[in-house]
Amino acid sequence: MRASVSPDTFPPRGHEAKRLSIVDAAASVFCREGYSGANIDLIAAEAGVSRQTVYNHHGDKEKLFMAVVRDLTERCNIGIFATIATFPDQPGDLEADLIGFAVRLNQNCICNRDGKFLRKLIQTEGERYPELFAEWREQGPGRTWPAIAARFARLAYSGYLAIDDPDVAARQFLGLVNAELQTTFMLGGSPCEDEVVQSAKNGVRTFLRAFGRHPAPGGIKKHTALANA
Amino acid sequence: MRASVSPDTFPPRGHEAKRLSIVDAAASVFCREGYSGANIDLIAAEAGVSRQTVYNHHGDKEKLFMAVVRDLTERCNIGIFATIATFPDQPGDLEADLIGFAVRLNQNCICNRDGKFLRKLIQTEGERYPELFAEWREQGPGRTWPAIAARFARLAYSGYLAIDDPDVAARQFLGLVNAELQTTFMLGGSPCEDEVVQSAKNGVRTFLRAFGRHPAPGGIKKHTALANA
DNA sequence: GACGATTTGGACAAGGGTGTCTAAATTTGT
DNA sequence: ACAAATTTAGACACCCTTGTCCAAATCGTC
Repeated sequence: MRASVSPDTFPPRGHEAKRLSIVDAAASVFCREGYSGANIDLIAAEAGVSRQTVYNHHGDKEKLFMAVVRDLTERCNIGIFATIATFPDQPGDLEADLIGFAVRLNQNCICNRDGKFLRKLIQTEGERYPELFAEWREQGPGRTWPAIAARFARLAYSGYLAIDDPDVAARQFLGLVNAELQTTFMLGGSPCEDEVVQSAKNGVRTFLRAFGRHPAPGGIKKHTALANA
Repeated sequence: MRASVSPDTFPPRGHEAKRLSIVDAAASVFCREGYSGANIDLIAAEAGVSRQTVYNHHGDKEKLFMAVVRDLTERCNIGIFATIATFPDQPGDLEADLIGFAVRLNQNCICNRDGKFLRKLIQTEGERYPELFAEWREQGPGRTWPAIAARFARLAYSGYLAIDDPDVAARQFLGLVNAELQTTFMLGGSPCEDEVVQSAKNGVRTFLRAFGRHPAPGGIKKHTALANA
């Protein structure tokens, strides 16, 4: 009973499904083979469509590539913001909560299929499409970093952390919890869950050694920060 | 008076010079265009030789690529070990010395021409040549990380730092001092000196907040660590 | 200056990729 | 079931790239 047409697109359903499967296959092939090495026939085969259909939908190898990057950026942003929403603003166990946040960010945004592909595409073809990747920089890091920094600022304002500059702290947090995954990232691989958890644990411990408030053994005394608003 | 022949190579001099200029040009083109997009004619032109000379020296596009990666790995390793030798084992001002070390490592090894090229090649083609990049992993990170960790261990043993695991600390140190350069690295760019210095300063400050020994205002009391040996 | 080795530039075959076109088959909405 | 739109498979022209071959020019050494 899903017969109702979508709001503004004439070709209703199977059309969009094919478009998606083409973009997915293209992402995979562009990452594996590089832009020049990617072969439209192979993309079509991997998407389960004919070559002509690829051209019907995207017109051009370059336009297809653009569509891939835009799709991946958008999908990754959605995942990142969903994960940022789980940031521990009123933590029970700050250390455990920060570790959980770091692990979720890695597993759901950085190491998943979309994140891996987007990262590789940026590394590989970033220099060849300055405008496209300037757009990515604005839409991606330009929006997500401040959002994460704002959460750390709130945590500091509530008395859980001693932070000078929330932007610096946010970048250092990510640098720390990913410190042990760099080599794997370099080679385009995905670290296993154990590695992600271990790196997050070590990173958060160091982060809290630097910025933690060392509460009294009994527990953290809540500040009355919201009384000002 | 440099007329004496080299020990075991028959073609004496101009030969090797051409070999080098080919590898250099190839590194540049492979990075800019990717393996598939790299064009032997372009490499030859950029190296100032004819295409046939490229084939005479390296036989094959793939062999040429291998030679490029091996050359870059070797050159980068030399630079990294030279820089590790400047690690502050008996620091005067620990913070300033660590900042200087981080800046040197970035400027001379990671952000210079060879480092940038090697990084990009690994990111771009790492998955396609598993054995070659396994070799890189052993010869590169496999040798340099322990060397850096050993220096931190020594610093800890001498009482300058409070470190649990030197390997973790070494990775976190690099993660911290590069925390603000990640986006630039992603896009294959080289950060300017100011950015490198700023990131190093912020990173080292956090590192010392986590691991520093907070010496008395007058100065650090030296341990008698060597008496045990 | 002469000799051998290297380099050069140009031509060449073989292969592969992009993008277009067409007519037939299939899917979709009514 | 019908009509319109979409998809398909195949053929095609065009261009680019790799790697080889060869004769002429150049280089380095004696």
